[in-house]
Amino acid sequence: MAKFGKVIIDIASSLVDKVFDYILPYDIEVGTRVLVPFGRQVKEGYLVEKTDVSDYDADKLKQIIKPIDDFVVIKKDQFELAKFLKQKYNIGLCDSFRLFLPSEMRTGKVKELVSKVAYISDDETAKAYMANLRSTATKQRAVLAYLLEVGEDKCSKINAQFGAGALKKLIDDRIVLVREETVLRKPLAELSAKPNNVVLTKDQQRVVDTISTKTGKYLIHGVTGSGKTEIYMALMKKTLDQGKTGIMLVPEISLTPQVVANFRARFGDEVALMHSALSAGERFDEWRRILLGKAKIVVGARSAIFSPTENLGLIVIDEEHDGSYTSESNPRYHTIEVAEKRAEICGCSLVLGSATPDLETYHKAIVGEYHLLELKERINKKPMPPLEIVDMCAEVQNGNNEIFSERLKTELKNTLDTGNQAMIFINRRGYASFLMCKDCGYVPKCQNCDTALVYHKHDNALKCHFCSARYKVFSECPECHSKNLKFGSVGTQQVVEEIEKLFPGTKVLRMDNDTTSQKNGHYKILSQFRDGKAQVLVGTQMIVKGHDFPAVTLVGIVDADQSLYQSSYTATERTFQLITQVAGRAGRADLQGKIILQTYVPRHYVYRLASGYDYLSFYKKEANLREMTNFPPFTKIVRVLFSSDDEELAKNSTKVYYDSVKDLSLKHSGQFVYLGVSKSPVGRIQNKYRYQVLMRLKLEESDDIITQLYRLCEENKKNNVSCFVEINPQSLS
DNA sequence: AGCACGCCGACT
DNA sequence: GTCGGCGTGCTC
Repeated sequence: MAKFGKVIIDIASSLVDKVFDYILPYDIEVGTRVLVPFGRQVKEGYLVEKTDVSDYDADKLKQIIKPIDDFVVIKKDQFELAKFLKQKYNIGLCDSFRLFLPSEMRTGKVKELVSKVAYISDDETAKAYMANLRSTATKQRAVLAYLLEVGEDKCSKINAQFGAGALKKLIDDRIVLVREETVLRKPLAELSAKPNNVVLTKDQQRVVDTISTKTGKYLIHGVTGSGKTEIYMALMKKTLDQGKTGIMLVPEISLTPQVVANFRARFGDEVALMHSALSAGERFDEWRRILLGKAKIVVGARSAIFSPTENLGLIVIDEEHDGSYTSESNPRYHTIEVAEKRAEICGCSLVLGSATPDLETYHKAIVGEYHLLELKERINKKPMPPLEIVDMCAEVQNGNNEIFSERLKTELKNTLDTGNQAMIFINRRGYASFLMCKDCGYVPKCQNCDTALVYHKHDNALKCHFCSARYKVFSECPECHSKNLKFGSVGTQQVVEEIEKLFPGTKVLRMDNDTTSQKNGHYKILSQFRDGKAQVLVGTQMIVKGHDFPAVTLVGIVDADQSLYQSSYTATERTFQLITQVAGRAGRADLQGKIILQTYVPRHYVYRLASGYDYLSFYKKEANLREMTNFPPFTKIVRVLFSSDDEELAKNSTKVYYDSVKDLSLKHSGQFVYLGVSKSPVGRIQNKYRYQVLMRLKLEESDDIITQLYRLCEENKKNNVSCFVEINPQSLS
């Protein structure tokens, strides 16, 4: 037996991000969480290695107190991945390890759910006991009779049925015994589609065959409705048949319950669900099922890439272009990057799928890093629904200042008259984006952040979407006291009202961040709509994800330009993706669908190409543009943000950092395409002042330079200033 | 991360 | 004279 154990202490600080040697009291498996004395305290840690020698002073060595769990939490391949995460995202090993555990394990609050089951000790004694019962003891008699009949049942159920007293007496008298059973909670149990043994089309079969012939990285580019889910399931089936496990990532489970339902139907209890909306207990139990090998397929959101699967055989990422695959909070990992590494470590295939692949991914496919597989036809052989572009400038010229164009109004009326359903997509939540004084141009701002407030009609308040602060609505301008206030651009609430005004009696559902905050909120709204409880669904981004609504024949995009105006290099790409995804919602079944897109720039190439569903041309045009202007995927953008409640401190730290990066750029001549320093576009959030250094790097030495940029951050570390590095940021706020 | 040690201001 | 501020440094 090895003498010493190397332990990573579970403290998130770079100062203690190293191994500490301990004496092993007895053999403990590598990868187990352990309790260790640390300084004058007791801390949790991870046993990462066992050795027979230690470089540390023998007389200063302490002993591991005990293992925390009776199972390994960090398996070998996960440890490899953790080391990769550490160097790629500049985080500590313990930060990486934390990604692999359900958070409730560290807080120690969640335990396995035990359910008490009552059963009869001995039928004969029970019968005798029953016979001797007083005639008034009807409840006890009923319980006994019931148990004699069914054998056993959950105590909670018996208590609910017969009242709590009877069972307790029987248990006290040892006539009925109780046994504890651990039950693993099963989330979304109600989601079960009928198992349908679909025969794959030739196209689908071709893709499945190609992927299963050779381990590698694949990109399936398939138009919406080309049946990608069936392909994933077929591939997973093959993986299971080989005795291996699989991870299936979807953008957000709550938005794609159908994928889950399909997997559940096909694979039953072998599927585990992993996403943030699970309750702590549910998540822990699912995690345990994966760890124990009881669940072999994990369906989940981005963090499911860290699942403790044994013998991983396949990773699938559906809708790979989706923004939710990049983590917005620390550690800011890119799920696809992580998946690529995990697939490499496990020697398994990685399959990405999308109707509108991320430009970066498609580029990788073009240069041969991924095998590209195309699905050009929809399952039902139907062409994509016609997409009509409405010029809103012309509408305004014709005197229509309303939200809906005449065209959209007419189509909406037709749809409602024929009893079909419509979806109206709008890219903003709240009633209207902001309140503005028509006379002096005053716009209310958040006191803690440099952002305009958003008006929410429902609770009649102005809200900051950056820090969630609420403010009272005013009826006169605080600056010039004018009562001439107006709302800025349109939000979901206003669209709903407009429809109700235009078509009285129409039932309209709204789906956005405000209406989906409770548990399963998405699911509730979507199923109401699906069940025909409303004719129109108005919503933001979240209505566009892979959902089948057979009765939807009209999709209206109210203000398509919204996403175009975001100051990000991906704005055009996002717009194209959005339109294509939204359009895919119309006419999925037998009914012919139609899309009306309203814009003020009808001649923009993104609309021309999106209306023809011409991804390839869009890719070529956009990729060309990015190459000419030195943007990703031909360069890497790095943004280093400093924030502090002391503005001068933030400003100075940024300046110091900028100067050292400047030195670095001289050493790597020609590698910096751009280097600049400025106040962040949103200069203050939650009273922290924000300054940033922005740069664009050529690809050749970018990995090396980024490592050095991280190093410079560590070196310049100061109190009261926080600093974080972001690669290819999606937004610069 | 915590918890100690250590060196300077306003109090019984 | 001492109690306590939080700056710096270490934890196998």
